[in-house]
Amino acid sequence: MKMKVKIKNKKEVSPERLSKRIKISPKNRNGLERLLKCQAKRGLKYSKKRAAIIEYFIKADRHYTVEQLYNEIKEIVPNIGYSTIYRTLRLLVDCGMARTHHFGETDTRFELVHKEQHHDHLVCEKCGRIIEFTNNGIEKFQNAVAKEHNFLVKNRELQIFGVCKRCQQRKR
Amino acid sequence: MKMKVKIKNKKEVSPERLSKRIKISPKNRNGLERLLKCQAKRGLKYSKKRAAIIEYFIKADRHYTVEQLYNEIKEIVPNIGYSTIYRTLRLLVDCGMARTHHFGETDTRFELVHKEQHHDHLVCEKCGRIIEFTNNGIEKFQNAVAKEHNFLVKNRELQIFGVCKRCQQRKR
DNA sequence: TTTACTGCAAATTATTTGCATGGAA
DNA sequence: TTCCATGCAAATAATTTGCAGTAAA
Repeated sequence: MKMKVKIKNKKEVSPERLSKRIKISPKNRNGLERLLKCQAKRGLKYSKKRAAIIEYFIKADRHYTVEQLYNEIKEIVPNIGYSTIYRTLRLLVDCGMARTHHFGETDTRFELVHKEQHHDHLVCEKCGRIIEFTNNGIEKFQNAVAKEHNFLVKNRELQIFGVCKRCQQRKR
Repeated sequence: MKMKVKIKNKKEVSPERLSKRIKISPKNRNGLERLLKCQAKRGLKYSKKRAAIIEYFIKADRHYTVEQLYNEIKEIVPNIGYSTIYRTLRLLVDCGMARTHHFGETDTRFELVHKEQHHDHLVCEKCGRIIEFTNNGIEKFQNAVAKEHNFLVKNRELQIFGVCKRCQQRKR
C-alpha cells in the first residue's frame, strides 16, 4: 500500500504569461481559467515546456497514456523528460482540467475535461479506439440505484468493452 | 508498455483431490467445476496451499486486494508467499472463477464469480465498502448505446463512487 | 536574487519471473 | 521418479521523488 505525504507551497504569482502563451479555443476557456487559478494558488511559475505540453494535450484532445504523450511531445520539445509529462498531467488533474481512466490496461489514461456533460466510453479491444457517449437513461437508472441504497454519489465511471464498427467490418 | 510471452504446458492430470479437499457450498459448484477443468487442461497438480487460498477466497466472498488476502491467509497458512497468492488468483481469473477490478485504486481487486447475473458496484470512498447491484434498466440503455454505435459488446464495467449510507450517518 | 522548473537517476509500488527445493502423482 | 508448486530474491513496469543545475519573476 502506498502512503503519501504532500507538502504544498502556496504563494502569489501572476500566471498571465501562461494564458498569453497558450492559444486555446473558447470551449477550453473555463478549463484554462481553472488551471490559472490553481497555478496562482500554488505559486507556480510560467514554464515554456509545461505550456507546450498543456497546449498540445488540449489541442489533441485524446485519451493519452503518459508514454504516448511523451513520444509525441518529444518531437516538438526535444529533451523533454518523462517526469515533466507526469508532473504536468498531475497538475492538470489536480486543477480539474484532466481526468484519469483505466480502460482495463495497466497504465493510466488522461482525458481533457472540457465538456460540461458527464460522458462514458466505448473501448474497442481490437484497435484501442475510445468512443465517448452520453446517455440520460443510464444516468437516471444510476441515480435510482443510488437512492435505493441511500448512497451519496460523487462520481461514476462506465466502460463498455468490445469491438468497434470499423474493426468488425475489417474482420470479414 | 509491458510485453508478455506466455508459455503454456498442457498435460493430463486428475484433479479429483482438489475437489475433495475444497468444501464449497452449492452456489460455487459450477465455478469449481470450471476450475477443475482448467486445472486438468493445464496439467496442474493438487496443492494444499492453493486449495486453502481458493477455499478461503470463496468462503469470504469479498473484493480482495492481494495484500489483504495475503495478510488473512498467512494466519491460516503460515509461511505462505506473496507469489503464491498472485499465482493462485491469476489461475482463478484465467479459469473464469474470479474477475479483476480497479476501483479507482492502484492495486487490483479480485472478485469471486459465482453469480450468473452481471452486476456493478457502489464504492464507498470513506470506508471502502463495496456494494453490488444489478439493474436491468442500465443494461438496456447500455445495449441501446452500443447498437447506436454498431459496437459489439464483450464486457462492461460500471462503478459509482461516493459515500455509503453508514458513512453518511456517521458524519452527523 | 529568489524560488520554481527540469532532467536524470534512484526510489517506490505493484506485479511477475527465475531458480533451487519440496511435494504430489 | 517425474514434474508441478512454492518461497525467495531479483526483474519488470508504472510512477514518484531527490538533487543539482536552469530559468522565470
